[in-house]
Amino acid sequence: MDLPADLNPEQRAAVVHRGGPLLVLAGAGSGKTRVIVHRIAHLVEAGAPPWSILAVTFTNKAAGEMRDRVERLLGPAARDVWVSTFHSAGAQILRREAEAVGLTREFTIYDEDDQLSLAKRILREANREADSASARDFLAAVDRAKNGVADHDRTGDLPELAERYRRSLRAANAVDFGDLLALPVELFQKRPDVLARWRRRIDHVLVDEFQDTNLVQFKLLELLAPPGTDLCVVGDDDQSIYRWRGADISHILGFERDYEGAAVVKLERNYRSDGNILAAAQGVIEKNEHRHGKRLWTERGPGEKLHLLWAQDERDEADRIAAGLAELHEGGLPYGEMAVFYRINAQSRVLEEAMRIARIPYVIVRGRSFYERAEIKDAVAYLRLMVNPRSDVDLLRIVNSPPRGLGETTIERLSRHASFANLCLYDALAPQEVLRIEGLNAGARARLGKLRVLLDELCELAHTASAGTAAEAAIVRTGLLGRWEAAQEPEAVERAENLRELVGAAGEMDARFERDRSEGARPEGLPAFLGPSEAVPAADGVPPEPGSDLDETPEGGALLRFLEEIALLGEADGNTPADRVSLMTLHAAKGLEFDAVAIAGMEDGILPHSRALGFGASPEEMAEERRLCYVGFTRARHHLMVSCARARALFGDLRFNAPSRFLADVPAELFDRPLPEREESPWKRERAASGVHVDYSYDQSYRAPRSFGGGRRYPPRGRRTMELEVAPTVAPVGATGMTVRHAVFGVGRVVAADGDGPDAKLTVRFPSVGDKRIVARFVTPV
DNA sequence: TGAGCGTCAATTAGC
DNA sequence: TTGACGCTCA
Repeated sequence: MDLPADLNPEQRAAVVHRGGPLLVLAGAGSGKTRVIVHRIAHLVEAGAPPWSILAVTFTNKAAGEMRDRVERLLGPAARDVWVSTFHSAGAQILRREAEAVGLTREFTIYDEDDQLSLAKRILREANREADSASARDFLAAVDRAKNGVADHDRTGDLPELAERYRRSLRAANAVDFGDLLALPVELFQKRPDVLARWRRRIDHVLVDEFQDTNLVQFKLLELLAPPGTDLCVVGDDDQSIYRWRGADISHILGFERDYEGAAVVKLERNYRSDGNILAAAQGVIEKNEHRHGKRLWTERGPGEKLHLLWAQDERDEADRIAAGLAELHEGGLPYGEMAVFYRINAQSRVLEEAMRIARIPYVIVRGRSFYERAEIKDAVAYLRLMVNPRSDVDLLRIVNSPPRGLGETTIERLSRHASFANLCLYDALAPQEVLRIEGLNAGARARLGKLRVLLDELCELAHTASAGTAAEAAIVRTGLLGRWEAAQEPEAVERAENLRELVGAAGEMDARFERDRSEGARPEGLPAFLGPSEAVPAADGVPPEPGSDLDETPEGGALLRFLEEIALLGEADGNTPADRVSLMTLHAAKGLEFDAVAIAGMEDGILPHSRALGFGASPEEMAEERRLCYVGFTRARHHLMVSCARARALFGDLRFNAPSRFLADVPAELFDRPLPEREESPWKRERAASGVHVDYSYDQSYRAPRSFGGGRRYPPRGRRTMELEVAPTVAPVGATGMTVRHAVFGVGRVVAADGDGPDAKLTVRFPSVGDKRIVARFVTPV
């Protein structure tokens, strides 16, 4: 039971606390994961059976990391700890309790696209607008309802439509992401006996990123770990940035109220950032009102000051950021240790261009992409049908993919017949049913019949074949692969390669499945697809033996698991071998850290986003923007660049944004230069001069939110010639004697020039650092 | 069926 | 400005 000597007193307290709910307020960089991992190990070493521990996170990445680290501490015993994402935990509960909620174990998990296409169909059948926007609105409302958020719906028939949506899902033996959590909660509430089984199994619950929990997740926790259970939640109210997708910061703020007698441990010692960076972050965050209140501290020195970049426009900004990063690289810092953050994705394009021009290797960090490709989704749709032929969304996806002469009208007739006869589409494809479909010609009938034969062959396979074989069949027998192999274009070649890669991935799953089976181990936490539901928790209060629920279902096990992994897992994460600068949104930055960080667009209207500034904006929105800024700052270990642009072209408008109000909350002495004055926009000046009343709530071209009447555009179109006012991005420097500014070294004088144009090598004399050889493009004339 | 064109909208994004 | 989407025409 020895704890590592280098745990600090608070970390230690969090690890060893027993006997009641525990809230760990873990500041950025305070060693949070370490605490969770050691707490788990400590529990096991103190005699808790590993399978009685549930640790929940939000992302697969976090879960994977936690699992690895627990395994490093505990060895093989760690395999029995149930480390899982919320959704994956929900899915596993549902697989076991499927019958109780009207599903079979083979249920399909619908992703956003699937949901969208189902929603469109529901709306269409109800003679409502069925475009994407309406479908999205509809789904959002359904989701809010699932989240227990009361909705004063304007349409009146939302409940009925929502019910139809729900019924369609069930008829398809499918659930959406929301169901993965909502259905277990519903089930547990209705069936205390079922809940009791699960409760008996789980004695210790740990939750990571608790500030991000939404209502359903909170309810699930309340059910599985009611007051009195050993519940440990870890999080940081200052890093709550997902309000907009349902996260409720009051869960972490009110934890001591909800769980009476909860102990609270604050982890405030930061092991990541230099002092100045922490001080800047502190200055920003302490302006927020409702917080537990932490003050990060470090034993490190102050380190560098924050580099403040004041650019002419967004391209200039990108160039200067690139220059700053290149400079750090010259100083020996690998590109892999650097990152550029931005508030909105639209900012990334310019940044990418600047990186390319400056020949800086970069990656855009975003979620999944492989499984979003059309050809992969097609193949996966076949695979899902093999396991669950009732999934209409999947059938509709592949009915004419690859093209087999089943056009819109035929599909329409088929669907109509199916819904009339109350059948799923697969059943409607049965020979006797096809005969009954009205209005079909003989050719169409034959083609439908052929599709059914194909599907039957495939389904047959699913029961006997490995995941690899099934995937192979799904791309070969269907003609998916052939369709792209036949073509020459590079795109077709790529698609074919992707399809083969999918087969490869399925093969890997087979290997893993076999390995787990032969070792008798639980595959990554609780076994997802093994055994009847009764086998999970013992019925009589005796803790189940580890492995007691390993009676396997031989057929389709690996394929089911493969499909679940595809549904719940993002891109195969983890491998970022290349030495590249990471470009990402501030949201994507949470949880990461870099030696050097640049944040682009530190302007009112960008960060904080204009939505948080406009009329109807709530103070909570502004508070969240502030937290987002805080998250960005606290990612940096040693170098932090923040930049704003005088003018910014965005969405076809040119805006003149004031420097972010958050910058004003950073003590001025932490910057390497004074904050720029807030400038009046030329339009405002011009219009005021011409006697037009000007009253903008803030100084930029402001577009009112749609719901507030019309979206009037300031300034009127035609004002774009303003762009001419902006200094050229790539400076025409070259002449010796010229005064120039460099992003890192400031202002200096060109003392020698080698060549000309943006690639010229200049020798610039800076008062601060002396002579530097610098490529001309990294410098602007003053 | 798919290429081409006009319209419209535009944070953030995990499972 | 980009991009997504729906509609039209060959």
